[in-house]
This record gives sequence, structure tokens and C-alpha cells, in this order.
Amino acid sequence: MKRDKITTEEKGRAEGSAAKIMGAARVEFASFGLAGARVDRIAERSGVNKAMIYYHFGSKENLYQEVINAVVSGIAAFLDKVSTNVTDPMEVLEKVAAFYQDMFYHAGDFRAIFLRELAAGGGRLKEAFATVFSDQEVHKKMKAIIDQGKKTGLFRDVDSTHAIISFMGMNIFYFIASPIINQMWEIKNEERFLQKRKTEVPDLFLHGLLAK
Amino acid sequence: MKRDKITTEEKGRAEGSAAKIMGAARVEFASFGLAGARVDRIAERSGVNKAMIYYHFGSKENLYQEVINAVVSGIAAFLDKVSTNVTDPMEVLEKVAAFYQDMFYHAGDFRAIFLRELAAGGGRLKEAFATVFSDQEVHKKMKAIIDQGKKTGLFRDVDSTHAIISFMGMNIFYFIASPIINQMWEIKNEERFLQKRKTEVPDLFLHGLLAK
DNA sequence: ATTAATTAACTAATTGGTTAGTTAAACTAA
DNA sequence: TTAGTTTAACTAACCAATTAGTTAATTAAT
Repeated sequence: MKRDKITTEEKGRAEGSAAKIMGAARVEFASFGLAGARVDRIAERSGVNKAMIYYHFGSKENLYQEVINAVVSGIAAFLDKVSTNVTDPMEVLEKVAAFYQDMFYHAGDFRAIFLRELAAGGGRLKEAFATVFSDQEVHKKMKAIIDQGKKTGLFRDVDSTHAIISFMGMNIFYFIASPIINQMWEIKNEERFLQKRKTEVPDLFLHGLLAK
Repeated sequence: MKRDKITTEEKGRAEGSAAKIMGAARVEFASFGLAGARVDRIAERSGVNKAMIYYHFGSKENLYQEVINAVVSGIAAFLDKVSTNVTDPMEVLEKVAAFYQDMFYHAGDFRAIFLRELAAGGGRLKEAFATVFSDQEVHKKMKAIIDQGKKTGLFRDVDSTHAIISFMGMNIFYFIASPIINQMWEIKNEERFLQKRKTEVPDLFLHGLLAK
């Protein structure tokens, strides 16, 4: 199979063709989906011979799965850095909101892959995602904070699960539907819009929780 | 080209093969997307000869566009019935929430088509959607209600556009991501979950707006 | 008789996947 | 060192299957 990567890369030949394929595949799958993606195009874009794709990944479908795994791993790694031990509610909310923003806005082709996977039933993402998020327990932490606030009387008696899902939706929805939303609301400066949204969303959510 | 539909349908032959094709195409495109859809499969599923698809619709791509137009028109027709002249904020919110729920939960294959279109950039939906929603002015009405509430001092000083987009997200996100959410939160009874959500979401949003 | 609707068979092109052979790095034994 | 062996990495050309789209002939309603 494959040769030792480090030694190979040190010497002239083969500076990570598998990685080059992965990169090109990610763009291709994000642009056209699994069915619409063309193996020849991935080969061309990566500057690697088509047969190498089968040499390294076996099949188009398997390459796709590999891309998804890489994407989810990337998010997992990113989550690691985020999850700190802040306890102030507003601070937590802003951290989580920033996380979603980075995840969708700055993670490039993740959005398209995510949407197409969901359209197909989400089978390939379900497990991967569940593992990543339950490992980090971001949502359990959020739930704990809300339940705690309910006990102290700081928060109203809301269903914490529903509230958290709502918060996810408030944050993520814009990234998912931005092409349509930008048109409907005539948003021309997306950057500025997102800047304001970063505080508007946690603010609205927090006041939705707060007892009068 | 086509014969007069009504006369044809009254007599024995051709009870709307175009309609049968549309129905099958909708299911096919929702399941596999434009690239993944197979014309032969649409023909088979509709019980109509494949050549008839080209006879009626010209091309696969055109058939797809026709399906999208039909879906959006269906939503527009549905919106007509919803948009009443209620003025009580909570009542409006619940109406809108119910609308989203019907749109995604009961409109079957709309969800998948919507997601895949968004993944591809939303080009085919953008205009169609903008027309439908701006015609009905649902969001302008909501914006007016929020701005009115701000003036009276009933609502806090929130950005009404951001608030409405947040409300859309709270409502729609679950339908979009239900496969993953159900897994993450171990939701086994989706029906009951949605029932509760129907009040939890408008409640959280309204309290987010309310001044203390 | 004209024309819309319908069909079975066909085609040209695309596309995922294969194969037989090449190159050069690394290991082995003398 | 060095000559010979192995093996991972790589390539160009090829193939079989799939698939969007066509066509020429047929049916039946007006």
C-alpha cells in the first residue's frame, strides 16, 4: 500500500497526493454533491492521475465518506478550542453563537455538504456528529445552565431542550438560507449584518429566558 | 403540442400524463437531487413512456425547474389561506409558526428539494420565493407589528429584521435538521415533540421581545 | 384527414472503474 | 559500495455500463 509519508515527502516524489485528492474532492462534492461530482474532475483539479484516486480511496463513494469524516473531525478539533469553563450565561451564549458562525461562515464548503447530507436523510452525518457533540457535551452544559437559572428564579419556566434547539436555529438558519434571506430582506452588506447578528441573537434569546 | 386537457381526461386516453410525470419527478428529485435523478426511473414510476417526458417537458433540467415552480406555487396558494388580518401579537406568531410547520412537515418532499437547492446556491428558488413572500407581505406585516410594539413600549428596542429572521430560524431549523437533532436529543416521539414546540417557540420569542 | 399522444428501439456521449506497464525509493546480501 | 530485488506511487489507455435524449412508426380523438 502506501509508503511512509515523511520519508517520501522529504525525498522528491509524491508530496501527499492523497491530501491533494481530498482537497479537490471536498470542493467538488460541495459544489455538485455525491451524484453530481465527477471523478475525472477531481483528478484534474488535484493534478493527480485518476487511477490514484482508486488506488488511495477505492471508490467515489468511499472518497465521499472520507471527506465527510475529515469535515466532522475538523469541527471536532475546532470545538476543542472553544469549550471553556465560562459560567456567565451571556458569555456562554456569545461563545456558542461565535462557534456556529465560525463553523458555517468560515468553514467554506461545510455548509453545502451539510445541507446535501440532510436532504439525503443525514445518515452519513448522524453518527459522526452525535459522537463529536456528545463528547464535548456543549449542549448538556447549556442545558445545565438553563436549568440552574430556572431554579434560581433568574429564568422563566421554559423547556430547556426546546430552548436550546431554538437557539441553534436562530444561529444556524441564516447561514443555511442566506441566499434567499439576503434577497428577501435586501441585505447587501453581509459582513456588517453578521456583525450585528452576533449580539442580537444571544440578546433576544437571553431575554426570552429571563423572568420579569 | 398538447391536447386540451379536460376533453382528453374525460375520454379514455391520457388522463394527464404530464401531471403523472410531475408527481413522479417530484418524488425522484426530492430523493436524489437533479444530478442523481434518473429520467428512466421517473418514466417507470409514473407509468408513462420516457419519450413522453421529453415530449411534454423538453429536458430533464426543464422538468426539474417545472417541479420547483409547482412547489413554490403550492406554497403561495397555501400562504393565501393563512394570511388573515389578526393583530394580536401572540396570535400572529402562532399563525406564522403553524404555517412553517405545515410548510415543512406536511409538504413532504419540499424539504429535500429546498435543502438541495440551497446547497447549490439557491438560484432557482431565490426569485420564485422572493415573489411569493413579498406579494403576501407576511414579513412586512410582522415587522410592522414589532415596530409598533417598540413604539408603545410593549417591546424592547430590538432590530426587527434580525428578530424576524431569528423567529424563522427557530421555527424552520428543526425541520431542516431533524434527523440529526432527533439523534442528538434522543427524541423518539417526533409528533409530541412538535406539538410542544408549537407553543414553546412563539412563547420564547415573544418574551424575547417583551420589555420588562 | 389531420394532429396530438404514445411507444419500442436506438444512439451518442458520459462516467465510474480497471489494467498493464513504468518509475524510483528503499531494502538486502555480497 | 554496489548490484539486484521488492514494492509503493504513478500513468495512459481502455472498457463496460449507464444515461440523457432521439426517432420513426403507430394510435386514436376531433
